[in-house]
Amino acid sequence: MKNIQSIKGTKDTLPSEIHKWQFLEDTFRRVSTKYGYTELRTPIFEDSALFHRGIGEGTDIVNKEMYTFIDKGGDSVTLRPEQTAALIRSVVQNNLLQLGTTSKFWYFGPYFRYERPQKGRLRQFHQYGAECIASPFPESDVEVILLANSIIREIGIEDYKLNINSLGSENSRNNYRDALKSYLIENQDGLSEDSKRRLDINPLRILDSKDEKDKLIIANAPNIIDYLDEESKNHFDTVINLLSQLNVNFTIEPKLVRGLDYYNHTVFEFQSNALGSQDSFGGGGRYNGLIEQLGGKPNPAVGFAFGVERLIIILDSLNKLSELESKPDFYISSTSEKYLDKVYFVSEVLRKRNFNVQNDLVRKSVKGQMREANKLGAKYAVIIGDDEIAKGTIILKNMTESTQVELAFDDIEKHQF
RNA sequence: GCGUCCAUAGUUCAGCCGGUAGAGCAUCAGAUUGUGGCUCUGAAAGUCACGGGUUCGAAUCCCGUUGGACGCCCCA
Repeated sequence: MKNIQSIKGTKDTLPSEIHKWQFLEDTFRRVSTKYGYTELRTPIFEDSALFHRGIGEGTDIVNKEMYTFIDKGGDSVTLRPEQTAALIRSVVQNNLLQLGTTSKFWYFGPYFRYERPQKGRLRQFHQYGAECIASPFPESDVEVILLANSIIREIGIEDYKLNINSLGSENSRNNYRDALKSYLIENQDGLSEDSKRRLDINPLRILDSKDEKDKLIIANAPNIIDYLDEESKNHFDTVINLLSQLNVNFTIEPKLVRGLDYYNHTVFEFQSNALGSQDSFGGGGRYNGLIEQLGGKPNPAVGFAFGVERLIIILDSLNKLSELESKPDFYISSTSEKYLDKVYFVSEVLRKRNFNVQNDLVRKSVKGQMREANKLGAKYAVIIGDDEIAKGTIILKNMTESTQVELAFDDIEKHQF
């Protein structure tokens, strides 16, 4: 008989790991708030058409990675593979955009992509991200990058790289794609099989290829920066000038393209060498056309997302987050189950005074209870036995100093520990 | 979707050329009977991932399935 186990590519977050998640989630909320972003949560699943329209038919996410089901009503629904499209859907549907100002949101949650698991890649994974909607100006690109950077620093990651590039307006992006494509077609004999296939589907992606043969050809490929039109160039220049003035470290990486169809103008990516093959732990960019594409009024926007599992891999490699053990303040023990009422009375009194209190639930001997108190790291053990009951007292044992005193039962409510 | 390696007690692993399982740590219990940490003694714990095959006999060989690790594709 087959044992039931968790679905391939999914993971339990165990008590020994949970402190990392709680720390990250706290940081996400705190730092996002400092930048004036508010949290928005959308359902885990959506109309499949949302992602087809929003992410793009040419992407692998839509083509082979979506968890899509037909529900009992015959509708096609999909577990969200990313947040941006769904967030925009919500913003449009709920009329959250105010005329003449930006709307800024952050999110955190699980996402789903049907892929072969490997380092830093799961079928259910988590992202934190932020979206700044309704400013076409480069300073909003910068703000979003500052927010991302600030989160990275606050969680304690210092060794990483920020790569940045511009795809330009739709127009200049198309011009560049044509130029690149004809260059690659001229040289296609030297390209890898994968890249030959990519020529038609998404030639920009060839720039990212890890294949050595491809790299040789790519080295002499046309540079996207040369194809930016005037406005795109100004936008990009302002972004990088501002970042420089603010002492943000970055590298202009003309070969950086992002996989999602909706990006234009600024794109960026955060890299760490703690990650193995999937070395990017976050990425984002501007998507000026998406909102209109999803049925809203035309509105520019820029955003980014982090892969939270990847952040945790980096933090683990730094050994930064040791477990914050929640040790009990008290362990209340007794010599007999006759005194259970006293044990729980004392426990509840102490809990009302805001102490963490634990008890023996398997009726161990006093020695066993003391062992457990020690193992749990309790500061104090309380012992209630025949003698104490007779005298109306308890024994208060200080576990770190190995000293003990006798306390009147009534003192528990007011004794200064 | 493709490739390589892997799957034995709670855990980390040993078990080489086939003869029905072992260690460290962890757990639990004792060490002149109401008290922890050290030490000592003992105990419990595995249908050797699942299914099939070869064999007198398989954890050990073969096939399949499931899952894991890493890589390709792609992405966070």
